[in-house]
Amino acid sequence: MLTERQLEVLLSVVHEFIESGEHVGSRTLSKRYLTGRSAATIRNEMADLEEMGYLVQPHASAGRVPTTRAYRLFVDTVLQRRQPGDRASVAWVDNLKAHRNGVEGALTSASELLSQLSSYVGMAAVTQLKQARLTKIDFIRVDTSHFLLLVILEGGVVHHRVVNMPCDLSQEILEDLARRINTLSGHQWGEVRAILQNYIMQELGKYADSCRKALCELDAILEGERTILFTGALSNLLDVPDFQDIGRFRALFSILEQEQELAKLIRNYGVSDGIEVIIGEENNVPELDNCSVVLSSSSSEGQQTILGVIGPKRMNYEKVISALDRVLRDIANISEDIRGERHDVR
Amino acid sequence: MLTERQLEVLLSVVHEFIESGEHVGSRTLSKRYLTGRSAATIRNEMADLEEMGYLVQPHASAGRVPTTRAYRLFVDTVLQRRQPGDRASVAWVDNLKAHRNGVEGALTSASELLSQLSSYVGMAAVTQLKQARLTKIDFIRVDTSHFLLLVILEGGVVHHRVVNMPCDLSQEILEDLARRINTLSGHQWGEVRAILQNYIMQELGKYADSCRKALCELDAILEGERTILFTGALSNLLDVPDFQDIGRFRALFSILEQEQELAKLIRNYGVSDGIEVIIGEENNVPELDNCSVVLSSSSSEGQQTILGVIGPKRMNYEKVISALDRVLRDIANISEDIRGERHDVR
DNA sequence: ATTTAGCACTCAATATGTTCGAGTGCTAAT
DNA sequence: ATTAGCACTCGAACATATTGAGTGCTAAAT
Repeated sequence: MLTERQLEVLLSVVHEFIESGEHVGSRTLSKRYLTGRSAATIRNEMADLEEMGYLVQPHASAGRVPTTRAYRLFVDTVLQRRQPGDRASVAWVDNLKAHRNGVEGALTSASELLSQLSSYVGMAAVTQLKQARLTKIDFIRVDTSHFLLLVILEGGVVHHRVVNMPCDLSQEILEDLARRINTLSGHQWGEVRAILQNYIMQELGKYADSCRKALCELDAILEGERTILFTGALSNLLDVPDFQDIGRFRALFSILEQEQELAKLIRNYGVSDGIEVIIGEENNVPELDNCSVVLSSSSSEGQQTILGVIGPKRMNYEKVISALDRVLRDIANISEDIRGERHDVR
Repeated sequence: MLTERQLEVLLSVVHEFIESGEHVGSRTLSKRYLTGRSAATIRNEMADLEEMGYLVQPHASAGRVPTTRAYRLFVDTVLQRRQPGDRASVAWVDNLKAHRNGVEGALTSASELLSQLSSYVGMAAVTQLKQARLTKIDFIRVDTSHFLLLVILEGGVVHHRVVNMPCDLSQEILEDLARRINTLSGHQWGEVRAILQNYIMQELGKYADSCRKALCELDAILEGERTILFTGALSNLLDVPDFQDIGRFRALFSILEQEQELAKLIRNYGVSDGIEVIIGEENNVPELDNCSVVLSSSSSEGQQTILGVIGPKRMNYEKVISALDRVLRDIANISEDIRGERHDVR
């Protein structure tokens, strides 16, 4: 559909626009990209590309600016050209569990590293799926009417919550309960729950009500599609020219501040295995029209994990993609790091 | 030192400037505040106030703007006029422990409420002092060479960290260790630590090294003046006219993003009992010259807790102070709420 | 001895006009 | 098919009024 040369012109426009942020004119292209052809020739090509919906003019006597469609083509080209060797192993999520600071620690540093390498905003999320395996549950009395509910999942993810306990269960009963549950360590929450419910019905007659309440809280922790998000270095955004305009900055910021919105966005896309790029309006969140999101996800039994970068639509896609590749590779190598670490006593 | 009328003029300037953000001229004051006096009279007073360092002119033919000194006077006046009944009970920190979501939950909602009421940024912090009392410690194996260190302090504050464990301690030893420590529940960390060290030396000969390492991690968690900070609703700042200028916003934002800086600032001031206001340069952090901080702190045995609001120097001090008063009062009433809650089964 | 009206003066903010140059589309020559 | 040339467009940048809110000072009024 596009001739060889049209493609070349188009990619050049995108490239130049990403670098300079200014609309690109035919002369610039003729001098810097397609040195063989004159400005007039390129002008004709650009007019055609505009007709096809790849370019637009901000005003009549201005150069061209790429549309989302153009970015799409550009990004797909970049993704195709990517070294196959760069492709990280598919299920990197399992490796995370081996990280010295647990899944949470690993994701925090991953998001920080992503921010640093990309100079935009790195993010990392874990979605706790229903099949998460239990490591340990504990109930700890805080005062006469409250206790702390503590759940540790495989991989070292810790959830805790204080719950109100209307009736007085003795500490012994709590301990007994915890002990029973913990014999089921390593099983999925679904199984544990069933057994637990049985036990409550049969043996805890008069405490059944309060136990059921606690069970609900547990469900809330585990069944809820609870997504933990880490976003790093928001201040990076203040250096991005596109966000010097306070209005645009606010739009992005308001989304980043309410995790739920972000989580919703991410959840829709975290399906495929490689690297996925969502450009501008493609994300269906009006506030993020000027933004692009680069994502990579992986899932294993209990959890789905997502790493990504969010930045302006006019972002340096090559840089971001290679940053993500790099982090994925690092994660793939974690198990080796750990082996090395044993010799390194601090 | 100031005549009655000078004071009136000065407070009017501050009031008007806080409202409008524009430099205030004599005519405005004559019409809106001191209707009895003419503009010329007020002009003379203002000239005097400028000489005394309470007002400045941004440029020769402009109205006056209050200096930090003027704000100080204004704020002190507001604080004095405050209803004595508004003054919350001094040691509200103890009440926090009774909150249904534990200290952390309480502080999160407090900071959110503060943000909402003040329309600036609310914050809440706990400083873990060395005398914190222990509720429970646990060690949980994550994989062959790592375990999760879990510390629960009085009041339901939970700390956890994954540590690398070079040698293989059996789960039994870990459990035994935890059991021993937990008999000391309710004691201060200092005491626990001493006993623990003794035990390690005497009974755990061959594992001493790895245990000592774990002990260090525990120290890091507990001894470090670890301050947990919660800041709410940063996006509020984007509505504040003073921060429409991206430079000013960035200055504040960079501080808020690195908790340590903020913690340092807070720590210096969290001594007195009532409400304290730090205006502009008084905070000694150059980035925050355009900002003011309103703080209230309370401490009890193990922890010091601080609530506050940070916003522009030109903030609505009355509003912020009453917001803080309101939240303090709410906290004072928590124990009653809890009593009420028992009837409310969800 | 205050207070106030009046006047000349200052200066940021706003509006208005001018120039400049990068960029386009079109046409005619290559 | 390509390109040089030309007229035209329009934003950005700069220069130049215009406006108005505000001051300080002085002299008259209270």
